[in-house]
Amino acid sequence: MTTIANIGQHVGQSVKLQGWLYNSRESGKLLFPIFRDGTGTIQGVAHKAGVPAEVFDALKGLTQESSVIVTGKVREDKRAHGGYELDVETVEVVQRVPEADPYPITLKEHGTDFLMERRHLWVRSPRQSAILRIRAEIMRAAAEYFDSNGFIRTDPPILTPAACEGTSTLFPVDYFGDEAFLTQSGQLYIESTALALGKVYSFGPTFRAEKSKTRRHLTEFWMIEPEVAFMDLDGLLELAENFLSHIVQSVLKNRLPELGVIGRDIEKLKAINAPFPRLRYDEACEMLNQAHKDGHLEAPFEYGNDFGSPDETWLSSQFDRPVMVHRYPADVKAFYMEPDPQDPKFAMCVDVLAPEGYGEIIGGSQRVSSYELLKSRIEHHGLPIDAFQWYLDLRRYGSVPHSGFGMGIERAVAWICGLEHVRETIPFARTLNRIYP
RNA sequence: UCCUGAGUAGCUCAAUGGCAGAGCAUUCGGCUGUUAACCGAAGGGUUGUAGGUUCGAGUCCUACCUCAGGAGCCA
Repeated sequence: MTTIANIGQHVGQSVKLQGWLYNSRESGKLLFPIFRDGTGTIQGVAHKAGVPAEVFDALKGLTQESSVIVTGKVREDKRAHGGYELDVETVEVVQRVPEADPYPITLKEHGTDFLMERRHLWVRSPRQSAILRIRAEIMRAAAEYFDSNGFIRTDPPILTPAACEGTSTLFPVDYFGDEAFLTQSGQLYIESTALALGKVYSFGPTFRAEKSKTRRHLTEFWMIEPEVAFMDLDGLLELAENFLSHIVQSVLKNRLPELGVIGRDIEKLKAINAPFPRLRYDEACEMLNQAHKDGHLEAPFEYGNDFGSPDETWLSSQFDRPVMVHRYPADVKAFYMEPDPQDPKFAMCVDVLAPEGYGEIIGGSQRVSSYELLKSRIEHHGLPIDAFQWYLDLRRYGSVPHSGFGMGIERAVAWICGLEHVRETIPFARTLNRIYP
């Protein structure tokens, strides 16, 4: 059995392919069935005079997405899209899609709702398949970066007893009569394993019941989070830029055909190499104020606030590679972030904003290492201190400076693929109004 | 939760308050190099739901439902 992806190694030979009928064009006694097998598509050719009658009859009028096993001779042909054609010799129809109930997704345009209701079929389309292949490469390269740099993968629980951050909305579940929640971040847990193993990362799904309905939000998304003992914010910035560079360059190296299928501008990705530009929060504020004066932003930016979505979009569109904005005001950031020793009004944190207006894909920080400070922060934020005793233990017993970040896989995929919406970056997106299929 | 927009054939969309339309898909016929093939024909409709205004509503008004985009929040 051969695959369409490596059909070029079989020019002049007869090969066997198993797959589906993607589309079919007919011109009298000449048939052009296009097959797909999950690795690509190839056009077949069948002359009525050149194939047995039963082969011609099986292909003539064959319905879209019928499953088939075909044999044929591979031929180079400049007229064909992939450069190769298959002169069909035999065909076995595994299952014929009935005319009375044709495959619903045609090659013409469809609306979002229609496609999302049929996501289980939509993933067959070349564009969606290409995106999922790139997603897989991003996940592989991300894990590879950490695995080959001394990190140990330690995945946190998905069922948790309490809010990790207390801010976002959580999905509650019944845990044998107790209330538990689906995790919204593994960070607190991997701080624990980082102090056990030194350099760790986690990789898994996270859940946020935010009623957000934008092109950047899913209620269930995948996050990869490194956490490193004895690492400060500067070390974290270096880690983030090297990590992202490795991922983008791996995609360019291993998924170039797929980037072509989805029409991604390759030049923009080639520019993604460390080091990345760095901006203090203050400097970013000045840029935003200037942008407002110049009429690029509607709302004036109020110093001291966190950036809004339009702010991030504008900032990130000013650079040809991800920009790392660091040292935000501590008041607008999470309780576990270490204050800047130079000026405790600022937090030792970083947001990495992807270029081309994609906004935040990474958020990270150096963590509070002082027991007393962390305890007062938890109390100040009105969080249940009992639920955080285990977390405070990390500061009781051999506390060290440590840092980590989280990257949302779907946002990274959306950026690297140049997509309009994150719903296409995951096989089955979970959004505010959709949990089917 | 709030703001904005859209619901008409299986799909994508038209239709000044006055006969419900096209392309694609499906069916039938034609075509020996098609590239979302093309050409001819046929079938296909409770215009999201419930009220209201009007001689007359897909179109105007009210409520609701569904979807989409955005804000806040976030990765």
